Amino acid sequence: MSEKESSLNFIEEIISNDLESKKYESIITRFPPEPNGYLHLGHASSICLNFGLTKTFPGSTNLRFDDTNPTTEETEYVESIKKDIQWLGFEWKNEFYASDYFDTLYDYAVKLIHNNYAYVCDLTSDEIANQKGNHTTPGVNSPYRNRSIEENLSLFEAMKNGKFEDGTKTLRAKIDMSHPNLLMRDPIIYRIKHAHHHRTGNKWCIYPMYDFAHGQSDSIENITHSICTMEFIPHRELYDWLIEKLEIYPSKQYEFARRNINYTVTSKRKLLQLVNEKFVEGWDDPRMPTISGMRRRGYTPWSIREFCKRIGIGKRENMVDVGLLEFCVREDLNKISKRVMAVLEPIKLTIENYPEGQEEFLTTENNPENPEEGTRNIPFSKTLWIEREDFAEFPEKKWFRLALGAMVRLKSAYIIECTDFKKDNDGNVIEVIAKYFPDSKSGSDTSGLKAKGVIHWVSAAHAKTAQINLYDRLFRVEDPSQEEGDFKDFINPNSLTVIQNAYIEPELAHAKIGDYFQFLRKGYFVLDKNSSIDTPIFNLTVGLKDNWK
RNA sequence: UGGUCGAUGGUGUAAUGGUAACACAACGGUUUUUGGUGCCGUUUUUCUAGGUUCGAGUCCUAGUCGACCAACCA
Repeated sequence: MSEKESSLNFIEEIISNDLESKKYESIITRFPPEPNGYLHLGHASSICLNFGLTKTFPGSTNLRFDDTNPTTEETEYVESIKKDIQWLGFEWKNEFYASDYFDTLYDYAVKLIHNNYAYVCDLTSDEIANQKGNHTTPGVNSPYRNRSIEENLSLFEAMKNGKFEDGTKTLRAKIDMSHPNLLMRDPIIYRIKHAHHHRTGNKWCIYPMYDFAHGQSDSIENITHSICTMEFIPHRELYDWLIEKLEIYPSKQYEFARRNINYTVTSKRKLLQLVNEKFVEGWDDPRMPTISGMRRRGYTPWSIREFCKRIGIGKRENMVDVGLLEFCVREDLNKISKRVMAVLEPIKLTIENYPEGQEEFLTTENNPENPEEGTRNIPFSKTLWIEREDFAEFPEKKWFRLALGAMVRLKSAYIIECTDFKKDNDGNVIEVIAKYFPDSKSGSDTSGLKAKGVIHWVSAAHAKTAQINLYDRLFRVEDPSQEEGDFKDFINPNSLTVIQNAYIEPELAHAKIGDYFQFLRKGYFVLDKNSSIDTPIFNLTVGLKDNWK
């Protein structure tokens, strides 16, 4: 409720005014994806906006698939879109399809023809383009523009009945070929496509264009506020014109700026290329900015909603820092993730004064941010794995970790002091030797010793192995589509680093998909769907902030 | 080189003619058995030029810069 104090974005402002002035008693919005790709971060903004609006204000939101182009649309996409919206935490009032309205839309077209607002045109695609004119010169009328209403009616019906080949005829709105808005120069509203549609099958061989489907679908559903991105601004004039001539419910279109996020691309066309050309594993590759990719990467629904909330809604060009997204997911994961220990790049640590063959179980907290999550016991023994980078042969100043003669605490265990280390013939450190202080045990420390650093570890005899996928940004430049040449030339070659033999504490053998973990001092990780019983695979969601390096 | 929409710290968003603010980032301090988290603090803002007004980020005019618009895509 304190949310109400925060200021409204410009769309909420409009709605708030519409409600106050009693223009509407409640509102209806819609999220209108085309099922020709997976949902991405850009869609998340639109989803949060459209569904969020009807949480803030009285009303409801429909899910409507804009499926008017049978050649690019598939049910696989429909299913993924529904799953992603639900996973994000939203519920639609009705599930609709533009294709549900094909009969109505056909009748609308007939009505337009009846009233002399549309005609069948025999011009080819090229000819129409040539006669359209451009920004500075007006277009010229099609020679078919003055066909009689009767002829148009029978021709349009013949189009519907499959009497013509693809591309040989179109239905065009009769507006004004010298209109300053190019979209108003007799736009095509129906085209012939002998193609199988994912829902209507082979019933139709003519399909309405976007401009003759979207606004009409809005109207049919009594959408009060039809929200889209700014590239549709020029369409609004046509949107209003068609609704007026058709004399149907006057839905209104409002536009906001699409969000751009640095070091990635959010364009279905480009994402499809990455998938088809195998630059990534698929639509749900954890490097993809798709909802499914982010889910697999370990992002939480809350973090994505929070991100959308924080970047807000605007009308200007923008480039949002991906760092904010990472902040949002850390904020959530810090609260909910279970702390565990895993050693990614191991080096052996031998505790010389710990009895050979002895083991003990030490208590450690599951989540210091939430004591209610309790504790668990972890095995400890003479030989441990620790992180290679936690030992320095030549420590820099302010080095808190292990080095010859230095003391550190093994997390939830004992304080140790490094007494020696071994190298192989190539000069690589292969083992660290330390002594431990038995009275420094975590929770009952009477040693009086102080260790500046704390490091994580796993007991060698008890550890399991795992594969770790370390992810980095997909592109090496902030705005790949702004660069000269192919955006794919700017893919980060190190966007994925695979570690085959990491050591994880035994607890992690029970990890399930959907569990969120913090690998202590490293980052947040989730189990990947390609894991097997023998080799669990963990994906890095995002690293912990690191003030050291 | 026509039309449309925009321009507030490094980034995103507020301020609805009346003290330019919030968040992220950056930097410093503090706490800490995660160099994490938390807490405290610091740096950095109204595109330009005119005008209206007691008062302009906000209104007006002109300019500059940016985005979008000539698919039988959505």
